[in-house]
Amino acid sequence: MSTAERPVSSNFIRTMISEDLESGRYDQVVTRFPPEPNGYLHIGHAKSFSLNFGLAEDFGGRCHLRFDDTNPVKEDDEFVEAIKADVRWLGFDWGEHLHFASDYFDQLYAWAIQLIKAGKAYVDSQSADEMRENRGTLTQPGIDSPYRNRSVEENLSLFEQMKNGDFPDGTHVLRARIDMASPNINLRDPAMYRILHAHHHRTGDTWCIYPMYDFAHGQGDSIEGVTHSICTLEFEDHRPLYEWFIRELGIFAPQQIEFARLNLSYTVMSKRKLLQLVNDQHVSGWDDPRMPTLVGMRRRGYPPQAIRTFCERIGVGKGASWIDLSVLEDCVREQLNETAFRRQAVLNPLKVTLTNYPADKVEELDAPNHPQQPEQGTRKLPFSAELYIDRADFMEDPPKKFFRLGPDREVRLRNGYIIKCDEVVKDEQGEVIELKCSADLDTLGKNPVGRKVKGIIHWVSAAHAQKVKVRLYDRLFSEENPDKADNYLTALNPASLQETEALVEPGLLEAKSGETFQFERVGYFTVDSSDSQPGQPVFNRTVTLRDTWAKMKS
RNA sequence: UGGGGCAUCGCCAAGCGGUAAGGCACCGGAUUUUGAUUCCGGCAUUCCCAGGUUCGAUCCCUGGUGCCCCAGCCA
Repeated sequence: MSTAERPVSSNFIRTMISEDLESGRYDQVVTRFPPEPNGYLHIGHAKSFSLNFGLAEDFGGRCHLRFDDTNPVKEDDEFVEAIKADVRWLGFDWGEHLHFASDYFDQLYAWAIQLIKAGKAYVDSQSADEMRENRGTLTQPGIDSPYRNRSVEENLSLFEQMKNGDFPDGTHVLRARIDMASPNINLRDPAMYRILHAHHHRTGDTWCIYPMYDFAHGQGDSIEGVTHSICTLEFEDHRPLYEWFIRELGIFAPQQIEFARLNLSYTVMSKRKLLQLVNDQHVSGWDDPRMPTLVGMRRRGYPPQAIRTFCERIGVGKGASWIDLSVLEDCVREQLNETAFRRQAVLNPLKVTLTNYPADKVEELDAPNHPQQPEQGTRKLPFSAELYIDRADFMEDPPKKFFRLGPDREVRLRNGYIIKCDEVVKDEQGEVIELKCSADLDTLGKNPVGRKVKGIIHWVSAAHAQKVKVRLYDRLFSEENPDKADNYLTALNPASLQETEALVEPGLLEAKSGETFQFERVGYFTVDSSDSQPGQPVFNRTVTLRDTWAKMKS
């Protein structure tokens, strides 16, 4: 897609970048997406990396993928690979620029020494508790550490001992020597390095001290020549620190820009909570189709283009925004409407017998794969005297605006004949179990003269229909903002997954994993990638169709 | 009565002193063998509030109000 055909709505980041280019502050645009490999990516991350890769593309620059792997106890290679796959799935390419903060550990260590020598960093030997107590509060300044004025030589040798593994975890920390009375808490001598005798997924046991985010992120950006370091709002308070390190080190200065993270209704986005949903088995895993993770959405059948459309549509700003889940679902429908082949499937079957159609006759009706795209061809639909329709398409005592089937009413069978309901058969409990209908055999592919039949319903031939497993997914939470509840788990939607069966047209048995179809008048369904067997597809409902009739009723 | 941010239609979001873009939602109407899709039309005399500057303010100034973030040896 070229910039010309994409309607690019302006935003404050674009404006800042343009100004930086015009002023000559930077002569190119380099951005980066910097996840920590400690979990799976979710839709919020997609907003971030769509922004970063999109900006780079629009300005003719590049976007790096950098893993901020500075905390070995939480990170794993499994996540590195999963994150790469997710970014690629959305169609973005970092080219040669796959980087890791851990690639810079040597450089970072050298820079730490440089700051010690300049009297800008010191080894503190207070406990974590003492440090917290002496940091002060939001309204009171902190107190200098008793170790704050150690000599450069002592700091140097202590720091080297830290690096050599002479101390256990938590005994010492390297701190930037800034200002314990700063109104910005991030500037009250922030930690630069901590002792962590932990195995790192890439550097192994080479290190037992690891840089903090604040001492690694900006420098990583600088090393890579990142011009615009785009992050979320909570890092706004870190920007002065980001700039302090860059300035003291005298290295290339990127511009940090913050934007508001995505909030989606009826879902939670925090990694901790998503992890708990998985661990406590409220969902089947990170890729459960109800999860807001990209792996979950992929399995749910959300097309990557829909997620990109969503990210563009919601825009980017600095005000905390809440996007309704329906916006995402509309992007999914929009995309799937274009690409999904149409099929017929009945979820709640009600038997229909055509009394004037030969009992042993079978017709092969032609049905388009996509009515708006005739070039997509047709498939054959077996038709016979015994059919199933959906129970919701029949009402014994229909209200005014109902134009489906009822006693003595006519309805069009999708891709087939017009039928009329002559008799309603009930069981002892009075429940409708069968409809006896007559077909107007002169209505295949044409409308009858003199009367209009407005209702159209879908169906399957009883003798030919195949039974498949179907999973109907709904929003994971029933509260708009689950975090508002005392415990977000109480907001879980008990009906978020409904497992059932459907009767589908025979061709659907050969559907391949990952393929998505529109079950006409029902919704979009995708073949589950994990639980389907050859010839035995399991269908996940990706999203329902818009239903103005349902809306009218309520 | 610490610091940093944000306030424009139901939800997002342009706008950068010259008289309120756009998208989604919504409401009409048309087409339709999916009550889907598509297509037309409608949808902020007003920009959190109150003052001020100006010929002119959503944009500048002053003072309020509301909301978000920060006290990890997490990122």
